[in-house]
Amino acid sequence: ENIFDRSRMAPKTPIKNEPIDLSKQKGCTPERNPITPVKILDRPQPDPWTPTANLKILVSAASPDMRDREKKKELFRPIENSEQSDTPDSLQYDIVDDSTVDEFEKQRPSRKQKSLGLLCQKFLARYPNYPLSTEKTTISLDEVASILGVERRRIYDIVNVLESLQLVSRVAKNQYCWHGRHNLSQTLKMLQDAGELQYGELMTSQHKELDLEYKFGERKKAVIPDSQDRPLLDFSEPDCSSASANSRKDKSLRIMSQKFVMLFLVSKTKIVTLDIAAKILIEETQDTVDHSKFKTKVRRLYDIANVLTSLGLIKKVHVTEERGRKPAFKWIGPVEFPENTDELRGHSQTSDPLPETQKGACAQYLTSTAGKQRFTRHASFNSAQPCEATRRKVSSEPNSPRQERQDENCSKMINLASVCRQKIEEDTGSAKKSNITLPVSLLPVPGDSDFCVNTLPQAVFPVVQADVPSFSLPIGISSQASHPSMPAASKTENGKPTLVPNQPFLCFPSSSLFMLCGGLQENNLSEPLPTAGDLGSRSAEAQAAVPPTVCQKRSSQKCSSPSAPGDDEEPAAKKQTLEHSDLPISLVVPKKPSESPKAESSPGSGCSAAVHLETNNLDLASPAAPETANKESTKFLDCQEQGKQSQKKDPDDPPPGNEHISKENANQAFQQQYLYVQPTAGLSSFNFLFSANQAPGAISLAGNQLPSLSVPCVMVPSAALASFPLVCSSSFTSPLSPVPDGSFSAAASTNFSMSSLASTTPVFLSTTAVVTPKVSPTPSADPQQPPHPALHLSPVLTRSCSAVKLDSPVCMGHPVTLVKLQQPSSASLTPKSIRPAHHEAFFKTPGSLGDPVAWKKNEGNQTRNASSVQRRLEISSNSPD
DNA sequence: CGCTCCCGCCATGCC
DNA sequence: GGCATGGCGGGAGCG
Repeated sequence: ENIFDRSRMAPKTPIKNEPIDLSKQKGCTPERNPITPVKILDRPQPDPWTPTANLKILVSAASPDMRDREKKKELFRPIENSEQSDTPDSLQYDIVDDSTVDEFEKQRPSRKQKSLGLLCQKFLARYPNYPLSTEKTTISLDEVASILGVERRRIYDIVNVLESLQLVSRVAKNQYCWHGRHNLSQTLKMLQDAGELQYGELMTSQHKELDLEYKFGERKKAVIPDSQDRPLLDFSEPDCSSASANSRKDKSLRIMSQKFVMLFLVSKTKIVTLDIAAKILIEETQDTVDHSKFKTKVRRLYDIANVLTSLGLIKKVHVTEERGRKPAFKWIGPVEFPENTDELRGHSQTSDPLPETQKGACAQYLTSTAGKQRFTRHASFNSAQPCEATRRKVSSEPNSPRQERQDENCSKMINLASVCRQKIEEDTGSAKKSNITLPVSLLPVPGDSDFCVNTLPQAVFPVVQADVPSFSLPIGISSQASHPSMPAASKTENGKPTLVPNQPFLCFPSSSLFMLCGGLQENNLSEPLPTAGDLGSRSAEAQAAVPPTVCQKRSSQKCSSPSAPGDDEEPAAKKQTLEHSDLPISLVVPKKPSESPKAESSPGSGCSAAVHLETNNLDLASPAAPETANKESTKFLDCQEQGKQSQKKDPDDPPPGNEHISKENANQAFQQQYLYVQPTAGLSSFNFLFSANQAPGAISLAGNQLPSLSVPCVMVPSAALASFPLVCSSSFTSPLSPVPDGSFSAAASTNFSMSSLASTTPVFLSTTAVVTPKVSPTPSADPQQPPHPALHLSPVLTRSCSAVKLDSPVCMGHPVTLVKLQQPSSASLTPKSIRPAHHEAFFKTPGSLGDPVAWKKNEGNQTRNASSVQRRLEISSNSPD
């Protein structure tokens, strides 16, 4: 093994020149390698197995004296190796001479040779920029440190920066997973978006980077108090851990790195001076910048800059200002991030084979993300991330595994989310905006919009596009996930186009998902405020729009359940609610009823529509419903738009509840077609479709009675969703619903708990694939449920929104009917079973359910359905079948 | 002399 | 107490 590694490394490393010393060394000992005989590592190394094992052994053997020398030498070794290419290590070591060594020592490498930048290059040389998706490369800190001959501390510096760009992710204690640059563009995109949010305004207006930056600083202070700390991108996981530990500002280096990169991306000139960057960064963090802090910050920036330079993303330059010449860095990396979604799409849409895993991963990520968002992601996380978690555990994560994991997850999630979104968006075209609360905001991709949706004007978050595929996958998912390679292909295949276009319904893929997640978590948390605030604050501040979204969420929640915890907290949301109202309500009719079926069926399309009811909306909706119906078609778009907006907003809010909104029961109204409701804010992504016909009556849920009802159904975009696992209703547990917990939990993977939100809602679904199959099925899902479908709801509804919660089972692919929850038995689908279903994605309620097919037919709504509510989920695309 | 930034102390958290 | 992380800043190398 060792050999293997080395060979890998060595050859590749371009490494630069040898250290000066080397020359001398060589001189001295020409043939031999300079290598000193043994180098002793300070740290005892444990594993013989590891690649470095040999070294370690040797080292141990070595005398103490040697150590020192060796240490020095160590640096060289790598180089040598590379140069030599493969000299057998062992030999070299054996040979060593002291004398040689000494000389070496004397010559000791100059400081430059020990620079972090150089070290980083060596580090990077060891790993492929674009690793095969399948192969997962794990990085052992100890191993790398010993190989590169540096202290572990230095490796942390490198890894933390790389992690901020998602080139690597922490898997466990001392272990990182190398992802390569597959996701780099996505990550950058996300950062850019996030940066725009944060700094953008300023930037835009201005341009001068510097100046801007300064301004930013100021601005930010004002605006974003909270956010400051948070990493822009969550992936890092900023706080995920949050609760537990925010204490250490953790990962400030990571956060700083992200922010630093953001500054470049936002800057027109692409040049950022260190002092400005330092000021900005400090300001965010603190108001007063004291000199010492400034100096420290600058030091850190140098560290980061060195790594970024090694990555080829920036280069050092000097800017001459009035004050004089100042050190600065110029961004030389990619500026546009076209790729975006490809990969994502592919994956998600694909529905394919991979999908599961990927989806799972995505979902997880998403979930986590959502959770993460500031809060804790706990449950979701845990459940969600089985894979990763497992792995990690295995590896034994070191510290706060959870947190870290979470973080990681988060980041991954984020990535995924973004990816998903992108995909979705692309697919859909409309994309939604944002949903995600992620710290980073994702922007919708402008490009496609098949559908209609426009993006928000502001677009608060840009989505990142990119290829995300890799992201998470790698990590969380096991390998497969990675199909990164596929991206393109898949994309195309799956392509957004497919999805969206055909579908009758709208899908909101990603965004919705995201939102959901967020919301859920929040709910769970029940402390929306804070969280929201944080994230939101940033975003919110940045974006005025945001609020609305929040509102929506909240509103829905509120409506639905007063009790819902979340509600309170978010006053703003409430306010916003108003805004929501607009959106929420609108239902759109699916344009294509007929199509819809197809869509659903069609795998590719994946996303189909989802229907959403939102409680809040309900209120509105109910009345509105009719209107909506009419409008529907029009609305479609509108809704979407709204959704987008809302989504945007969401960002601020974290996650909370938006999704819930969906709960709204718009249903009533819609008869015939499905209505599409857009969720306002948070949900944005989710859409619910209801059959118009059915709804009303059948579903009692619907509106009338319950405004709050939440309908459980949600659609998720297929592809996009795929990734996500699911959503759960918050309440599963909850009281109300009888829901079997299991269902959700099963889903676990994703689970969120939305409970709070519960309000209603929710539910969701995700694509099948995404979901984990494993998960347990949602109970209700089934199609056939008993006839009650609606029933439950109603009652529930009545109770209260919150009560309602329906727990929805989540379904992964399938549409699940929430309703069923109550009846666990019936419904639950197993995941697997579901899958197939997914395609269709519809949920029907009891009545309807019968076949999916029927559904399709029904689109029109069938009578049967009428009674029951139908829900459809979309599923993803893919399908398997 | 000032820019860089290496080095490693030491705090924080989790066992 | 030990270990993994990683914040932090002294102070040295270099141009």
